Amino acid sequence: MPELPEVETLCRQLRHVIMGAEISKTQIIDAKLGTIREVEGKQVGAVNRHGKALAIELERGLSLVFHLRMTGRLLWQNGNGLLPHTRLVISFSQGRLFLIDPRRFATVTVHKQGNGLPVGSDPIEDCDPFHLQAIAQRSTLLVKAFLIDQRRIAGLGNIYACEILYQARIDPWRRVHTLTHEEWKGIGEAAEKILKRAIACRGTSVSDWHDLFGNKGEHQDYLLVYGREGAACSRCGGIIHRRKLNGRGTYYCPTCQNCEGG
DNA sequence: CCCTATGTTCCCAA
DNA sequence: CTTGGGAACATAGG
Repeated sequence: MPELPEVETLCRQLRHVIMGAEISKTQIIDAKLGTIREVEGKQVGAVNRHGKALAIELERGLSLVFHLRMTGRLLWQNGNGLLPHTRLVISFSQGRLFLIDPRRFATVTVHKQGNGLPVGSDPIEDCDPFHLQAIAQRSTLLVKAFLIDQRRIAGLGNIYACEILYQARIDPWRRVHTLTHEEWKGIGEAAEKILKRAIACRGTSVSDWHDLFGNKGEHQDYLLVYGREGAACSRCGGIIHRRKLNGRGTYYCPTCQNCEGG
């Protein structure tokens, strides 16, 4: 279930494996994905990510855009045989790219111009506190809901939003327009630090995330709040809490993050 | 049976 | 127009 660092991991690994290669064949296993036309015989010119979307860019402006949603995975295979829950196979001369997705929420689309990647500022490219504060100015959203809103900032999901707010010592229930410039600076710095470390660790494997080659990431060893309800806060020794915010499980330290009412 | 789940989109109400 | 809630999508695991 990939967020920005996981998709970035796939993006970098895919570049090494398929840059310049030609798609020899595509096989849709799950018809729910729809059809993929005109990509066979095309060469891969670039692999890019924006937010949680991944684009394999081909000749003549064509691109294949993947969104893995909750349980989608991309896996590179040299051998034969289908793995369970395989939805799509893209073959190259040197191997095959599998889209595997038990829950079948993942999507693949073909774009004829542009790379079809979504909008929203990228938290890796743009952690500038002035920018963050500017786009938050007229919003009444709770800060955590704001951080995971893909139209505003593309790429953060529940795990990294919890970690970033903990690191920046911000109450997830704060309204975004009340945050000071210092607080946005803290959020920007925390985001950059956490996302870069997570990418270096090839993502967070708390349940089923595996990289392009089937290996687990290592960033789960660095989580300070996510999934740690009832455990001791590494900073103050207090208890990590979990409460729902807009329907999403939210982990936080009431003491370090100055939450009202604990 | 119950509940949970790292995501997105749609409908509806305030 | 913005926001939040709920459902839907479909499956696995505790």
